[in-house]
Amino acid sequence: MTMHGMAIGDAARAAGLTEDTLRYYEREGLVGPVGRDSAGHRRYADDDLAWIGIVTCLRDAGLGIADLRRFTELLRSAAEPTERTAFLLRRRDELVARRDALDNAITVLDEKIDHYGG
Amino acid sequence: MTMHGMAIGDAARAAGLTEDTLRYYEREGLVGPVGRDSAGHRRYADDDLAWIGIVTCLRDAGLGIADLRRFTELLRSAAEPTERTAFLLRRRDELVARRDALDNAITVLDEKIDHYGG
DNA sequence: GCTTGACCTGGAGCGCACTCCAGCCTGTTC
DNA sequence: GAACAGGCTGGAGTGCGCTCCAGGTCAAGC
Repeated sequence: MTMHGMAIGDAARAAGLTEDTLRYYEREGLVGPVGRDSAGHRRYADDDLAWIGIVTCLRDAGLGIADLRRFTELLRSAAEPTERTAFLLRRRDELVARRDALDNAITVLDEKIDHYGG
Repeated sequence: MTMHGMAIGDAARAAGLTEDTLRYYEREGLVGPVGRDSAGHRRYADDDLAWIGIVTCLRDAGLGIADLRRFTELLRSAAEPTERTAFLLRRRDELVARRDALDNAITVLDEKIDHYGG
């Protein structure tokens, strides 16, 4: 009989993270709490995996653990819509600023590559 | 009589870094070695400040200290042009990848903002 | 000549985001 | 029923990029 959801090893492979990172994210409140089977082992549902995908995407963009915990709380609870939107817009602004910094840096590298006959 | 170059305090203010960070960058070979006055105090020339600007720009984009040390070595020495160009192109690719990750994340945030009636 | 302020060095400490590990439990396989 | 794979917890350790500090030098102002 097939059990519901994925074991942590499979979830980690699917998400491109380690098992330790997945447990760490759960401890920190970025994910879950994830359901358990009769042996106390985690079982990741499709929803969990989808959410882990979002968290990973934002993490890759440089959002910190504390921001992601807040993000998770705000989207899970029926929090003040105003507060939620304000938070999301602030994070968005940060990411846009970071993208601008990246564009600057790429330009600098291009100049150097150019100058040295890349 | 005016001394050549800026003292570390002024350089730090000009660069938007702390004095400790400037000394750290020098220890790590990202900057300088910076000239000294008769008292052994650092004096930052215009060239130093311009270089610090480049380093800061790349640092803000997320390049690590080891990469920046290598960058500094390669641009200072008359290194293999091939090696130098290859290095610069690899870093460039990394930054472009990071920008793509940022674009993804911004899209995710936009969806959430949208969904919650931002 | 004494205080003040800016700077020096070498080295310890810190926050973040993992990462690893000991010691334990459980379900399966032979 | 012994061995093994895979998972569990709590807590310690790691690497990075600073950041802070003790203890000292030096020049200028009073």
